[in-house]
Amino acid sequence: MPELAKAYEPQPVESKWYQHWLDQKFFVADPARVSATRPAYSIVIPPPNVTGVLTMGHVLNNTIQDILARKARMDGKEVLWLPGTDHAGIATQNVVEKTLKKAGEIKHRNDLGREALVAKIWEWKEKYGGIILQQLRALGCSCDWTRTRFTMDPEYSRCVQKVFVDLYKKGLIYRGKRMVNWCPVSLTALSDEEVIMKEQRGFMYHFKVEVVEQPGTFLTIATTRPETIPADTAVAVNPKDPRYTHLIGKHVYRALPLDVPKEQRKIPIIADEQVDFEFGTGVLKVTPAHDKADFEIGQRHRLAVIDVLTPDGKMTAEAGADLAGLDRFAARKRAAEILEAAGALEKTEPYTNNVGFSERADVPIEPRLSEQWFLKYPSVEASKKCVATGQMKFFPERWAKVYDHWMSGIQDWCISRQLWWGHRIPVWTRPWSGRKPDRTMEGLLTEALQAELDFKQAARVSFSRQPGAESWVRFDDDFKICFAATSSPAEEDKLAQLGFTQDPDVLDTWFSSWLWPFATMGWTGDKETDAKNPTLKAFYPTTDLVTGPDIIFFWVARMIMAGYEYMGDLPFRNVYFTGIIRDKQGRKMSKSLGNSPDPLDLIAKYGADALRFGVMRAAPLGQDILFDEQNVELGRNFCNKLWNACRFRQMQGGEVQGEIDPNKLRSDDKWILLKLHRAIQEVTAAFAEYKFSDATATLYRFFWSEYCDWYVESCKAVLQSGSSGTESSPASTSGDQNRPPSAATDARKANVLAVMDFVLSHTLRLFHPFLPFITEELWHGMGYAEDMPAEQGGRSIMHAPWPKPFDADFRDHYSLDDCYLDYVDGKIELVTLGRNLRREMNVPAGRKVTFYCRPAASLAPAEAELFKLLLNAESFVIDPAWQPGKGVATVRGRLGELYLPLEGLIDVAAERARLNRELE
RNA sequence: GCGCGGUUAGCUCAGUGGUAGAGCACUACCUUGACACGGUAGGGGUCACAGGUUCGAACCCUGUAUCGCGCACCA
Repeated sequence: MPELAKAYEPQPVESKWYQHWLDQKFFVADPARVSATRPAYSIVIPPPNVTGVLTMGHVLNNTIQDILARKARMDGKEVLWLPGTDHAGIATQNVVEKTLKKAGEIKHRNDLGREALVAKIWEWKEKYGGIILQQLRALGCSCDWTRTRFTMDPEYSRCVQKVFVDLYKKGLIYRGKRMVNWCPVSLTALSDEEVIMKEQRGFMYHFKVEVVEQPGTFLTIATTRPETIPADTAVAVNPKDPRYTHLIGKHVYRALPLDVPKEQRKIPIIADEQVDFEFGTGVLKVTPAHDKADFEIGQRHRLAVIDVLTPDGKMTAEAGADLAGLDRFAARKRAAEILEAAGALEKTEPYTNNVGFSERADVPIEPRLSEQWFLKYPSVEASKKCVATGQMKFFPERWAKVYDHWMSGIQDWCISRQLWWGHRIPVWTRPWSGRKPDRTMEGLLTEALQAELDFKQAARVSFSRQPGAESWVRFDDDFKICFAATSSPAEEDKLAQLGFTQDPDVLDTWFSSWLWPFATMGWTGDKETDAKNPTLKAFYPTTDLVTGPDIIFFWVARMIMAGYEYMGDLPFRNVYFTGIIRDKQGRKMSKSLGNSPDPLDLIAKYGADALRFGVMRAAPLGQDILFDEQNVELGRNFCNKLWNACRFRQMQGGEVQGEIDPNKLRSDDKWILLKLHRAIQEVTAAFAEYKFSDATATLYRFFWSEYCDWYVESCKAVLQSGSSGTESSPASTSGDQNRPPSAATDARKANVLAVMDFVLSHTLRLFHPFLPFITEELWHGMGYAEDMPAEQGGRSIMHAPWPKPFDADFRDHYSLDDCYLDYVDGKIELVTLGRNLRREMNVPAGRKVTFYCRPAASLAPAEAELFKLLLNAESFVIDPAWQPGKGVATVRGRLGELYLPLEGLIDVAAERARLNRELE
């Protein structure tokens, strides 16, 4: 066994063991090994964005997953931790477009065109898309890399298409002209979840309009968006508002644009319950084209829709010559100026309101009427129920309420995106004659496919209701367009030949990630095939999901629904929501703020174990984490402590993992075994509740305060007593104890070493999920691996059994009675009191002194040696009859009174003066 | 507006009915044969506020303040 270095150096150790684990295929999950005695444990990684690099958030998230996976392996489970990446539609396309623009390769994506740009993104993905997974290896993550998936893998894309076609068939996916959230920068529709409300300081503009039927009568309207006035098609008041009831049904002249004749600007005054008469002036301008609520009012009153904004947020010609071409924000100012010049602007006051921003592009979104694909969510009830009833558990539990609330008010999901990078919508369209097709399958097919396909193939393409059908045909309301949805590449070709063209849009990136728990396991959608899939059979549903609460709607809720819809079962049993990592000032860590340390730098500086430990120690369940590099330093220091404690044991030599002789156990030995027992109980309980910071705190306390600070020190009294054993002056130790013969001393030492090995080998295992590298190194370095059966995974600590609390037989055998806890605590107290006494009396630390002790009945005389050592005393006399004379400092503990004669130790006069001063 | 979370030592946080805890920072001493990435001792808290329940409250209840987050069509 090579001797351990004085300080722990993580870098060579970490790379060595990670490679070893990979070589040994320790991370590879084998469904064939799953059995009644070897249950499955599975977890799918929240796939990071391919453009991503490792952030502190990833460190937190993936460390937790690794801890869970490693603990499960030690519990004897067959573990699958499935890794992969997400194509992340908008984000990735943005990044690559920007990169290309920066490099001067393009000015606009149209310069390349769709195919070429997508090819570029693929190139980029191949080159950089794996970086983040590589970085997870540095963190020690024990993912089954042989199963790495990407949301745009061919098989995965097939899953996405199949699900789309299936939902289309079920009538849950439909196309419609609706108000959507439009991003004027990314030029795409967004889902409601991709819109972030932000408080914005702006102005409330009050302007007046003249009532047509009553010249000279004006209505004042308050708005934050005067630039949309040209798109107003009505003015609305509350029918119960007495101020305005008499005007309902009359008209006003719209204030803008001025270059349109007044008569053409006549719009009705309508009554609508939705108008809040407490707000503003109680008069609402109705702009159906540019406001979601107004659109609904417009629908109710059959108002015209005038669109005055281009997709990129500029004013159209319809906004009038004054505004046309202006950006929407410039137009806002300009519109106010025009109103003012016309004498219509009554006042402008500062106003703060909430504005929806595009999550990615960080600009205000525009409500915009457009044709999009929508999904009516499937399996909503089952998904709600499984959380409400506790079948699926959320940690912390409070997120269940948030989930339930969202599920209760769930809105259809806009799933189409006007982007190029992603899964293209598998719907093909072709103009249709306008004639309603025959009800019969045959009639439809004949026309649809123009005899290019024979009947059998055609049957599959269209109305076929037999299982395995991969396509579905529909028509728009007036039969002008025929839609064919297909997930079959062969049929795509045929459709193309028949003059069908594919929908240009791609799917929301979450429309692929919501299938992650089963699509990554080789799901095909074919019941028979899937029933035979060993991976799905063994590992679905997964056990735990670890993710941030910020994607509870984006991802978690949707995965639950997809799980029920396509697997008939929940996708995971437990969901652990991490906190958000913030910096010291409490700000969210972000690239733009530059306040996020690079985890790889931290790993290089302190080691991956230190980073893991530091983060876990600072991350209580359910709270945000204020991260500070000091946490990692603490982790590093702890690793070093662990290292040196093992080194101390190693330096004592002797047989490794010897038998513990129950008859030779000292109180301190029993004490540390009891403390270990308690630590195992606490850590195991903490794991059951996912309280990892509690687990680390317990282990930290146990190892540092209990094992190192007391137990190891107590052992020195045995280990340093003379086996080389010649001189020594028993005279100084009191009582009946004679120095035992050398053979007995050696036996006592061996027993202490055996206890140390026992405790250390348990400790290393308890720490392994948190500190995988150093524990593996020490496991082998200390020789503990050699006690493992060879067939157990190459004797890695990864497969060492997770410690269990000691059973009653074990405790009986070693007489581990709780009274030893009290007894040793009494000794600790006495030592502390003694040291305190020295300090208070200003006895120099190096000065050898003599302590006298009048013991309580329970204090064993043999303890004198221990006290002597720990109090750095020349001698420690235990004497029940000792009477203190003058000049003796006294202190009382549970196990007796302690006396320190000061004669000759200190300057009595000076000390008396000091004490008098303190008394005053 | 509704909902959720926080408010405990200088800082970051544990602590769900029984004598206030940890890490860091601070003070003093110590380079003693595991470790200065260390050891020993120490200072430091009306547990946001106000009521209530209880023999007893940081903890349970009610309300207030304050910070943060989420949801919501208030122009």
